[in-house]
Amino acid sequence: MDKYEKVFELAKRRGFLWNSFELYGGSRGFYDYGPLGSTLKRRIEQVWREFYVIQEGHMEIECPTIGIEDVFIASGHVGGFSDPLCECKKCGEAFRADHLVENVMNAAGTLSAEQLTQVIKEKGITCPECGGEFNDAYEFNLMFKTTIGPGTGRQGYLRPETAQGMFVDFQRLSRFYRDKLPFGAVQIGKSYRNEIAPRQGVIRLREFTQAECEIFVDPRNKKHPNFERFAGRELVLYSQAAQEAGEPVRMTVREAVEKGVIAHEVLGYNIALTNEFLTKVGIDPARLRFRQHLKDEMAHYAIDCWDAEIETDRFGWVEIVGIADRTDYDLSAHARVSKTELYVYVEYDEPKMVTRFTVKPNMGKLGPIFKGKAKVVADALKQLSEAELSQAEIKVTVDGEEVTVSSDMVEFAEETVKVSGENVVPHVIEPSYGIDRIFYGTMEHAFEEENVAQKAAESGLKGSGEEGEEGPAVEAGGEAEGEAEEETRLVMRFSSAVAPVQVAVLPLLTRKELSDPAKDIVGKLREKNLLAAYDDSGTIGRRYRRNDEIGTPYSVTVDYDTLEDKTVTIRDRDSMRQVRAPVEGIENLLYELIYRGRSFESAGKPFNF
RNA sequence: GCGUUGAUGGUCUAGUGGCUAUGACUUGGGCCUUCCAAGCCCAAAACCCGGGUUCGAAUCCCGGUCGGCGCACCA
Repeated sequence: MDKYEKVFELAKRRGFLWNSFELYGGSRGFYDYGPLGSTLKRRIEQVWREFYVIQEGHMEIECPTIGIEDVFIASGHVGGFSDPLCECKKCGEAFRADHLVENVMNAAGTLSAEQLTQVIKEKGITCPECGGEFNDAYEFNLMFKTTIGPGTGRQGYLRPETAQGMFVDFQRLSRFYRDKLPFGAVQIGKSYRNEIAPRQGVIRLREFTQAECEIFVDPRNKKHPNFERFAGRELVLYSQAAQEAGEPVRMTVREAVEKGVIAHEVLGYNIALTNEFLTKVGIDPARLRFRQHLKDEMAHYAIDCWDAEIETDRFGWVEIVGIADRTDYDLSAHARVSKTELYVYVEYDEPKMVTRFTVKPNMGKLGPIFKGKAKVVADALKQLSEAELSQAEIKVTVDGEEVTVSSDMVEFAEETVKVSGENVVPHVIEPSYGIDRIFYGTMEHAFEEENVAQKAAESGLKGSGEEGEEGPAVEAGGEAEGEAEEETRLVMRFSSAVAPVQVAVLPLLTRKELSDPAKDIVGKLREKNLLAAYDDSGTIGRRYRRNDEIGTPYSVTVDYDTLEDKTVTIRDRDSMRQVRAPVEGIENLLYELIYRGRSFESAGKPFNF
């Protein structure tokens, strides 16, 4: 069993992830998040909101998951989000039709399926596997189609990314931010891609969750006002150069930007922010790197693009976040298709005096003479140079025919005007997170199997049989010798920022005198908004293991001493150490342990170490 | 989408053309005055779906679905 299998077995058994529609045999590429899974996922998303919405100030919006066709024509998904496929008649193997044709001609990628079919026929291209003939090529679009409204309705698509919502709402957003760059907006939600062959569990889904942020910046100023916050932070960068060398490099953000490894400060800042976020939700920094897209891999309009990648046991390095400078590509595309200019007016620090040549056709005179054509004549006049306009008889060509305009019908002059700003199409910096992959990453990186006896010795637990210890060691080692060595425990070392259960409250025995005070404690924790679970089933040791498996960071145990002196024990998941602390104020103590980074040892008197 | 391989309680697994289908762990109820899996009593729980062969199919055959792997795909 490899780690993926172990993680998935646990995820299934403990209510993190289930195959969707299992009752009916299931369907590929869809997963349900069970009770603990959806809690963990939601908490990851909540941390993301803390980063992007609260700290960075990029407000969240929510757009429909169904989009109308125009949106995806503009985004390029209708035309480009598909692959031409072609199957062998003999062996059934499917190939990318454009790849087959690449060897015999240039620019194969621009051909339609029909053209590709023709080329394949003409050139007699056969199956590389078996030499068989090919069927006609066809486009496989990765978007789910649907119809909006009854009857033939209107063509709609399930969105393949959340980003378009922020672009389409650009004007509204700009107004909301009082037309001042930079500003950003985020969206967390479902996206859909009709993958040909979803695989690898939750790594490639047909319905998945994205958290995307679009930051609109002035193209002329990609410095970040808060750059110093992360400038000294060291990142593992697998740059283009590093990839050629085959070895990632460690570099501070400042150094990377100064050396031009990362294109500019805004990008550098956002890569560092991603690093911060991923670490916070429990991605192991030793299994995290930032890989720069290679030149041929990057979209043609992008200036620079970096993927956060995590190392997984079965799949190797997996992309979980993409951070790109997409320039003005998206806004310009939507401007073109919607025929609406999308820009922000940026005022200069100082108004500029600009000298320019202006042409003012006199419409009062042009109108009566040229009637309906007056407008095009005027427009043509505006294109002329000073020399051309200086003639007594000005000649312009309109609709292929030459017309003559007398000089009194147009005025022109070189004039100096005050310009206080200009229209700018912002560039977009886009951090795009695949939440499901991050979810799996936190599970795999949190997953650990450890030898209990060894761990107990390390933590100095009483009776753990550690060498050099006196009396008790002998006593405890006696009964379980040898076999106890084999005992392993499964621990999910979730960061307490995301653990789906934060505190377990356990009466030592299932007896009313213990369970009543335990239930009171659960109530107090819940009032403090902590996710607390009550569990009285099975022996205490079994319950500790159960909570280790679901990654509960702290367990509170009520015993008979509680009834005497009003104290309980708090157990730390990772070290298995326990301290004794008063019931009074226990909710505040746990809150500090979980959210304020209070050290466990300071929480009470050592109990078992 | 092609090929290959698999599918038995919640999980992992044994198994054979034949009566009420293993086992372990888990789970639930109870016992237990004391802190790290396997204590005691009791209980619940499974042959992926459809068709065929057969007196009889969980077992053999075909198809489907789902999972693993390889190829292809992954804006």
